Amino acid sequence: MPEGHTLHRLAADHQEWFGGRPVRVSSPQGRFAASAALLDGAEFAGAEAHGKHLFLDFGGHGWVHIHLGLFGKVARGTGAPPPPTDTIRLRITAENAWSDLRGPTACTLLTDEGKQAVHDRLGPDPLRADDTPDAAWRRISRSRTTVAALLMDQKVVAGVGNVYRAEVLFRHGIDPYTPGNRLSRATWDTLWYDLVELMREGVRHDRIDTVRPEHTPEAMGRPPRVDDHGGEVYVYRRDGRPCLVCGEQIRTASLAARNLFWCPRCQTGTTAQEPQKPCGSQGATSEPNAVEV
DNA sequence: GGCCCATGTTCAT
DNA sequence: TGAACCTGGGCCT
Repeated sequence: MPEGHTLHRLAADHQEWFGGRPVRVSSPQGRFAASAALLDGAEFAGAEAHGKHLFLDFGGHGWVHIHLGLFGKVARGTGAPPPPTDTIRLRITAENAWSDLRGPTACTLLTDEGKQAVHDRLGPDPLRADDTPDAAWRRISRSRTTVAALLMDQKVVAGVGNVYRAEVLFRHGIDPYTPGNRLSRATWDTLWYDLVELMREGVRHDRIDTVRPEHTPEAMGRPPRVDDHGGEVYVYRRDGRPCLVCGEQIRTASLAARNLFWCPRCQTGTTAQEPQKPCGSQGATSEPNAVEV
C-alpha cells in the first residue's frame, strides 16, 4: 500500500480520530515497548506526512516517526479494537478509535531535531500544500539519470513510488528512459501537477486510480481489475497484457532493482503529450475497444 | 507447510 | 549490485 498518498491518508485519519485526545499506546510485539510506555496516556497533538514518512506528534514527548517500507501496514477503525496479535508494533487507542501498525521499516521516537533531519533529506511532496516543483526541477534538469529513476528518488520528489511513477509517465507519453536533462521545464511541470491531482485522489479514495474517464472499465466495457490492489491503472503490473489505449503489449524491465512498466508504443516522447494522442496519429493496428483484459 | 512476490530503503561489497 | 529487513497474500505441493 505505501506510496505517499497512504501516509497522508493515515495522517488525516489519525488527526481526526486522536487529535487533541489522550491515547493509550502499546507495543504488543514488544519492539516499541519502551517508547510506548513513555507515551501511554499522553495527549495526541497531531499528525503530519512528508513523502512516505508519517510523524505522530506527542507534544513534549516527541514525534513517533513511521516508515512503512515495502510491506508495512496500518489497520485502523472506529469503535473497539480487535484482539491484539503479536505482530503489532504499535497500537494506539482512544475512546472510540484504534490503529495497529505492523511490519514497518521504521518506528522510532524522535526529537524536533531528529524530525527535521528527516525533512532535510526529502524533496518536495506533491501532497504538501506549500511544496512546488522548483527544487525537483533543479536536480532533474542537471541529471543524466533516467526520469524513471529520478521520480523514485525521494531526495528529488517525496512520495512517488513504483505505481505513480509508471502511471504518470504513461499518462503523458514519456519514454521512461529519457534522461532528466532532456526534459523541458514545461514537461516536468505537467508531470508534477498531474501527480498533485492523482495523489490527492489517492488520499481521498485510499487507493491508486490513474485511468482517465474514457478508459475506465465501464467506459470500455471491460471487466474491472480484481487481482491486485484495487485501483484502475494503465501499466503497473500489466506486463504482457494489451495497452488500454493502443493494444500494444505492456513491457516490464528491471531498473535500479525495481520493476518498471511501460507501453513501448505510447511512451516514445521526451515531451508531455496531449492525453488524446499518446500513440501518435496513424497507428490503428488494433482497435482499443476490442482489448481484452 | 513452503516458496515467491510486493506500492521501500539502507548498508555492505 | 546484492543482501538484509519487516509481514502477508497468493499459489504451489
